[in-house]
Amino acid sequence: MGIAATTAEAGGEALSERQQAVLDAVLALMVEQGGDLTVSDIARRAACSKETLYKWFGDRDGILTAPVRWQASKVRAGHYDSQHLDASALRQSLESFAANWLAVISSGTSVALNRVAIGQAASGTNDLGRIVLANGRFAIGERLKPLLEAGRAAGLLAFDDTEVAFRTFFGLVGRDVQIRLLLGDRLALSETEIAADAKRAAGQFLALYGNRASFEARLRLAPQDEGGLYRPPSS
Amino acid sequence: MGIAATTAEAGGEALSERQQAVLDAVLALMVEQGGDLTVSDIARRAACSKETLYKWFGDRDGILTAPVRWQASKVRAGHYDSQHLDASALRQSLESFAANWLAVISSGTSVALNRVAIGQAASGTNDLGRIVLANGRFAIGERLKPLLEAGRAAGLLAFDDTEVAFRTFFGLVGRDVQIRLLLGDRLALSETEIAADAKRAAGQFLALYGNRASFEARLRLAPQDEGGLYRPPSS
DNA sequence: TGGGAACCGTACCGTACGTTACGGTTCGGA
DNA sequence: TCCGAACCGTAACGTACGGTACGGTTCCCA
Repeated sequence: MGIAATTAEAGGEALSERQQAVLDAVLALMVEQGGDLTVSDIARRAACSKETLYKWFGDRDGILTAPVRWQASKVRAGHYDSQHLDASALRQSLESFAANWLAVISSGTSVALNRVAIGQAASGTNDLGRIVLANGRFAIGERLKPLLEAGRAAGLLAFDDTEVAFRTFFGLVGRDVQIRLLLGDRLALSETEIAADAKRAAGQFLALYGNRASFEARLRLAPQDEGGLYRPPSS
Repeated sequence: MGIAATTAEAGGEALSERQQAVLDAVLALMVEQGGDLTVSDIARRAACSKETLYKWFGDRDGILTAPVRWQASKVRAGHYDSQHLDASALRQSLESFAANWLAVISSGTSVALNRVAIGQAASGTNDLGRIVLANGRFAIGERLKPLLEAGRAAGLLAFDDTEVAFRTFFGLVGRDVQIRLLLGDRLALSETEIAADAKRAAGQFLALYGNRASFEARLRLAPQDEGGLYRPPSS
């Protein structure tokens, strides 16, 4: 930090092709080796000189934080359209959100980036923590809330506080996944597991916030494949 | 790690009074200054010599991990008795679990300890990650599951997989609290906020896993103070 | 009162690593 | 063809910090 960088990441303008390749190398190194990177390691891996690294990113902190900022800038995804929203489309969108989010937080790059940000948050001066939060937790919140409110407007959901509803959804989706991965627990989420988890989370969310009519319909159906819904004791 | 420590933390025997005081100092330093501690810092703060620190804990890694192990060893709490379990007692126990867990993860020491463990998990050799997980996430799981199963045995809860049910509870309680704190978000949870969150989480969990009779009773009541339950549109 | 163990505070050593400097190469434009 | 900018690889510098050594003080016990 400190001294302003010369070229990149200062105003947040576009990075050159080469610079992006370097950041990719840094990221790959973070993923496979952890946070204790030496600048020489990075230079060797990226096949560029240390002088260039310092010229581009200022100092070691800049070199390590650049990939975080860069990845964060790529998170932006398309908003979901809230037209023609019926119960099925709502459920589908919720599942899609959940699956997407699970895929993100369980990816190696996300884990590595969050570790770097947490390490930096520990060392007094924050920045990365705010950036990661803004582009993770809060970004998905701002993207999901319109869907929730559209669902409410369509009479499919019922809640007072959108923030509370979103945080519940967040908890139902993420559960213990992120903290376990951050702490080094092996936890390989396959494509199908993510899909199943997303389905369960969406179902539980709808059970909590769906309107009574649709919920009672689901009660009568008593589906077997979604956790958390009551079914009559089989005994 | 590496070379076995001489006195403390080797077999996990009791630490002397003085040693505990030193670990308290390390912990306090972690909380207020973050993870980038020098051994000299610690020695100055703990008012002891570096020589003693190395003698007791082996090397820098031992010095930093000792307080984590020590705190972890203190987490053990009494099991909840599952006798005389009715709906009210179950709800009370769930709320108690939730409030306790929220208080733990939002405490400064927990945040600092988790940051240290995450930083160490990033640097190849794990250990702390496993310890923190074993004494946090998994310990509470093992303590809560008997309660859940007792509730099921009493006909108050319905679920197939205890693990799935627990993870749902975990998600409903923690939501985004831990990751936000780890990333440096200011998020002061007051006593009353924790109590309210615990109540909401327990209510949502019971709405998902409670049996139909009690759930329908709560539907008719349409309580105002618990998030996530449907109430008829006031319009 | 003497002796030894434990420990504090400080000084010291060696090294790893952040940062800078420099010679050599590539490449695009006049 | 020449020039300069950008960059690579390597070497050099300075320092911070992990780890050790040592003299001085306290305290326990014979």
